[in-house]
Amino acid sequence: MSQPQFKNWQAIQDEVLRRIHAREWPPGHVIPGEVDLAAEFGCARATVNRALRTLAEAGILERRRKAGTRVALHPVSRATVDIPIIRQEIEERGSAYGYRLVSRETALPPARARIMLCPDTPAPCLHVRALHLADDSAYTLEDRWISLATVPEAADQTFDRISPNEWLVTTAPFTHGDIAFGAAAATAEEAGLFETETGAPVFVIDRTTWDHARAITTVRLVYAPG
Amino acid sequence: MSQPQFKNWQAIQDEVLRRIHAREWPPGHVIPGEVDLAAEFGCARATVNRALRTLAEAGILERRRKAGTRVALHPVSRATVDIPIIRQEIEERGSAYGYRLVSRETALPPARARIMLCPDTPAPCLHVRALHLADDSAYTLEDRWISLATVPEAADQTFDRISPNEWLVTTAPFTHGDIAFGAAAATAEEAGLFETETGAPVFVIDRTTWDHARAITTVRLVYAPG
DNA sequence: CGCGATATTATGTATAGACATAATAATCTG
DNA sequence: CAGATTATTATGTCTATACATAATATCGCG
Repeated sequence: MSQPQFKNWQAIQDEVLRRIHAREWPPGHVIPGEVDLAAEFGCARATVNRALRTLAEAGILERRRKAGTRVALHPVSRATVDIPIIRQEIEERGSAYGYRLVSRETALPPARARIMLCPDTPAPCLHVRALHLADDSAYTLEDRWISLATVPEAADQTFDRISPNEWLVTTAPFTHGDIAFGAAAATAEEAGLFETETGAPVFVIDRTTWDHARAITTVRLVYAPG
Repeated sequence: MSQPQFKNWQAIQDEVLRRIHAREWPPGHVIPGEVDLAAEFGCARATVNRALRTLAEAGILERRRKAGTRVALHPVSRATVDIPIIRQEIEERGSAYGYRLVSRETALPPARARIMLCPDTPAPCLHVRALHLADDSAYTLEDRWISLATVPEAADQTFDRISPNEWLVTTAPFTHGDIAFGAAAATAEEAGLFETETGAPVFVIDRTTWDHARAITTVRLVYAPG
């Protein structure tokens, strides 16, 4: 039973995946411990650990100390999405990047932004709206609220040349974020910017980022059709 | 120079992140090698390796053999999105799940699906359209093309009780996938199903999955507004 | 000088052994 | 028997060493 000598952790991962797909280890099944698998595969426990840990990070396995490792009940596929800064996103499409500040003001955020940025007590935040252009036509409208409590330096930025998107990634690094996608109908103003009709479907990204427990910014990106 | 004795790999990761954020190591900068850092931090090289490897997987660092490790030029934020099966997605919202098959036929796929499934020679594929219901109201329309060359068992499935989404995840595991989000205007048929108006903005997910080099399926999920 | 062979080097990974940690199982106690 | 305490156990991690691998740098030769 312990022949083919799996040598590297990827080979072990493949073998584990094979057993899961072959229903030798059905969903919810508790698989043998690392020491047993190491003995069976003829390798060190650290190698098995690496294979199983990677599978757990991918959502295929669920691991708990003492309880052991089991095949995940609900096969969620975990996709990683790269979110570049918008300028880079446009340039990688082979288009010329342009930028235009639409508005900039300090104000109390509306309910939706306030819940994200300052859930306890309302605090003035910086509200910036800016347009990102690809080949001189509107690509994305960035509608952003920045917490001045977390990023007071933002108050000194005019954002007339550099977008808040780009300024923040190089100034206020975040530890974790939250993202949601959706569709919406273009407002009259958005329709004007995007040269389409009011009510046209636009793709929307809502994103909020934190530095540890302190909210940095919440942004809504409205993409032109296409 | 080697004081506080960083003991675990997360502490080392935090210290590396601190230096990056403090601009001690600006973007593009080649940071010291693992052996040097291990000596400075007073730990084993494997511990430094774990810290740096994890940061590289997160897109913060770029590593190449012999060339060394450098801080990534373009700070892309890499978000992981969990994609559960639709039934689970609805049940986790606290709604009752329902399912209805709309249509099922074998046909030559249209251009967009053909490019994904059989780019070389046109081959008949299974075309299934099904509706996922949350509390008896339409939630998602699943419009799927399945490659019969890769998954011939699909031809025997009626899909009148179980959705292709659910059948495939338990039958045809995939090695990698491709996903894109967008917005579209509801067609007349979709508007009827979703009880909205034609042209209303709907959220759309296009997803294709492969088993190694063989395409399994390509699907368009159209979500009801909300 | 150009180009191919070789040496160097930083990361990638494997190993055996050890201790840490968390969560369950077993035991003790009132 | 319920609740608190202790023992057990599987995973999590660190260490030190060794070898593998890939990519660059260097050298030698025509």
